[in-house]
Amino acid sequence: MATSRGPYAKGVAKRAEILRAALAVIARHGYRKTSTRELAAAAGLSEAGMLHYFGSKEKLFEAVLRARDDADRERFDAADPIDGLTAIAGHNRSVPGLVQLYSTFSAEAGDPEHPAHQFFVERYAGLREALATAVRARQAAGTLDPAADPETIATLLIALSDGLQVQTQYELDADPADLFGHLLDLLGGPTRDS
Amino acid sequence: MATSRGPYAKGVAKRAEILRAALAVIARHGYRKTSTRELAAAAGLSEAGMLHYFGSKEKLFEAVLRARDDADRERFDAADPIDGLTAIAGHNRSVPGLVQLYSTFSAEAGDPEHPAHQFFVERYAGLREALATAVRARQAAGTLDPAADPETIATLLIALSDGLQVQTQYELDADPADLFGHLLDLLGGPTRDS
DNA sequence: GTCTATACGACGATAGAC
DNA sequence: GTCTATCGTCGTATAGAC
Repeated sequence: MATSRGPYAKGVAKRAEILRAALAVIARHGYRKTSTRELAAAAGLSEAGMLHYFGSKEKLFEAVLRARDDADRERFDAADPIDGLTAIAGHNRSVPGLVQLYSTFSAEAGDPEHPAHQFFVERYAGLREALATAVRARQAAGTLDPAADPETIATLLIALSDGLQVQTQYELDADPADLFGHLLDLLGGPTRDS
Repeated sequence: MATSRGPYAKGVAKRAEILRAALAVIARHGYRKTSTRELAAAAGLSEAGMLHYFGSKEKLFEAVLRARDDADRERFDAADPIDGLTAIAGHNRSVPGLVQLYSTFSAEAGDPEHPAHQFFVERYAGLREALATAVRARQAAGTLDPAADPETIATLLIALSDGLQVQTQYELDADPADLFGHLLDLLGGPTRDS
């Protein structure tokens, strides 16, 4: 029942502590060379002790990404999800390890057998819906070309966000947030002739 | 000297044969669960025998991606690289395993220490240049908004391509090639008012 | 140069004691 | 709830046969 003093309070706190330690390690080592041994050591537990809380390495990483989504939502809960996406794109430059975890994990979980596959299916569906709604709002406000299909633009914005997170790792000098701005201008923003 | 009958002819042929076998395995198993043991068995060699040709698992995967790029260039050497990118996006639906290899590998090679990092640095730089040139050509022909910055559009098209390859794995019903078309229309294609 | 056999350390995960 | 011990698999280095 109670979450702060009930029988599971310790477990919940420990989970959060493991996640925090995992985040620090991932931020430093990225995703590629981060092992369960290392994560366990950082959290002050044995491997088996840590896996008791998360079941597997993959579930732990999924939890890390859920925590990141929650934090981003809290930090950038702009009225307009499109602005939120742009703000997150800017913020991501300061957490390269997390970005690499996200890019790699979302790519490899494309396999339907992957334990985190369903997580991404739902995440993408939710994002597409929220962004499509935001597109419709901009069209109603006259700041986005009414000829554009909202679902298409939503899919496109997500692809742009994901793709930039990969490309940023390879000597890209452009600022991702600027790229979003440029695209939105071209899609019929306030600067459009009329 | 000679490549077809010289002293290294056998080695060259063997390399190609290993690559072909690797492609088949990857197409079936994707990237995640493909081990060097499996790849060696598929090619009819011991692991050490295979590594004699490619040095490491990562170099082998890099070679597979180089081979894919070459094949794509040959199949879709459109006069306009933008059309080529669109055509490849459509073709990719038929090779999901390769797409997953590309997405995962390009994400994890973001680490500057990764053996394939430089490969992707050069690949992205070359792609950006070719696409920026194509954008300028379209602008000169009047089929693309002259207000768009060519380098920005190039970066954006690559991000879109990469992002769609990830998103396609998650119950996306839209056709990637259509998305390219839609975006290009919005960017000031023939349908633009004037 | 081409290839096999063997071996090693690190990995993710499990079983079962406490 | 947490540990120790152990497992099977992974990528790869080495030695040496052909």
